[in-house]
Amino acid sequence: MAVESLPEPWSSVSDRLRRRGLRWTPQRRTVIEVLAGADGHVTGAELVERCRGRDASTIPSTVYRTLDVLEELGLVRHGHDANGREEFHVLPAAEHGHLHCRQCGATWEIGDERATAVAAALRGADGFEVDIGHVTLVGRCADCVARTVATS
Amino acid sequence: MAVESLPEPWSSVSDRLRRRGLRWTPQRRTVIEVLAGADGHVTGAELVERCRGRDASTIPSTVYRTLDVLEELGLVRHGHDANGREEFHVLPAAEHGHLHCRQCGATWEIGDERATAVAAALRGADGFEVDIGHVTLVGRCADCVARTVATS
DNA sequence: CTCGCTATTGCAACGAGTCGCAATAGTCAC
DNA sequence: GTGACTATTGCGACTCGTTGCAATAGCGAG
Ligand SMILES: [Mn+2]
Ligand SMILES: [Mn+2]
Ligand SMILES: [Zn+2]
Ligand SMILES: [Zn+2]
Repeated sequence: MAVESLPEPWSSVSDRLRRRGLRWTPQRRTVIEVLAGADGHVTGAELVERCRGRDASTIPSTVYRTLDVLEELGLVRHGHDANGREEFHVLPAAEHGHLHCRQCGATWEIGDERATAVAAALRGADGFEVDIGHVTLVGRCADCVARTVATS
Repeated sequence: MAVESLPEPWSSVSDRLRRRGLRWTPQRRTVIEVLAGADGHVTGAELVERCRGRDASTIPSTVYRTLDVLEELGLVRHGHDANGREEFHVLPAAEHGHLHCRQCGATWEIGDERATAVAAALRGADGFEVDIGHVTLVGRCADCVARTVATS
């Protein structure tokens, strides 16, 4: 699929790059095509793998560097999973965080009201504006907590 | 410094290990001595480096595996810094989280009431019990937020 | 179309961990 | 003390990224 025929904001990436004095290269085109076909979250390694599917000569460092510039353009945002590994949120997606239960291993998205409440709690006294989507919060889900209490 | 002369809980580690059918080895002794001399946070790499200072033949995988068993004993807890890299909290230290400002690069500890408020916000509807100390929350500090508003 | 500037690439080395496996060495029972 | 059982170690390979550097190749100007 040609980049020009992709939906916004992907189709205008080449122009946005050139306007900044940056360049439109075949390698970046590959990354864009892969991102346009991804939805929600993708890990860095997955992205590299998918790029290699389209172009076997894909080099990891080039992909990661491209992701860096796309993040500056606001087209993706990176975060970290429960183990600290990178994952990319493909935009425009609603801002959201993740919770992970270390006992049962489940990971799920945090609801919007919940995210707002957390942000408010952190803003509290010192005015810190948290980027709730950057990390995966770890803990135990209600079911696992209940199960443990019952057992002990 | 001999392990036996270290303060609790370090001096009893050998016994606690043996009671579980685990073993007391020179390599583990080295890690314990280093941990007893550390306070607050240490990254995994730092720990390996310090162990190498006492015993040049220290192997990284052995140190990391030792940290795993010490975490099971509750003597250390690992978390992740703003870049997802591991850091270890040496116990017994008060439970606490970290905030990091991506604009000015500062990192600081989160106050106790603040941590409680965040935990409450997350517990909210679905009963998730967050381990606030596991990750470093990223965002912008009040100063940087104010500075940006003024500029724009 | 050609040229020159410099952003970007490929590559190779490195950093932070993790994992499987064969050899080693604690521990406990006698 | 000796021996056996098996937890642990060392090692090498591998994953996920990051970085410096020299060669390549976009892009805008003429
Ligand atoms: Mn973790
Ligand atoms: Mn990050
Ligand atoms: Zn759970
Ligand atoms: Zn700041």
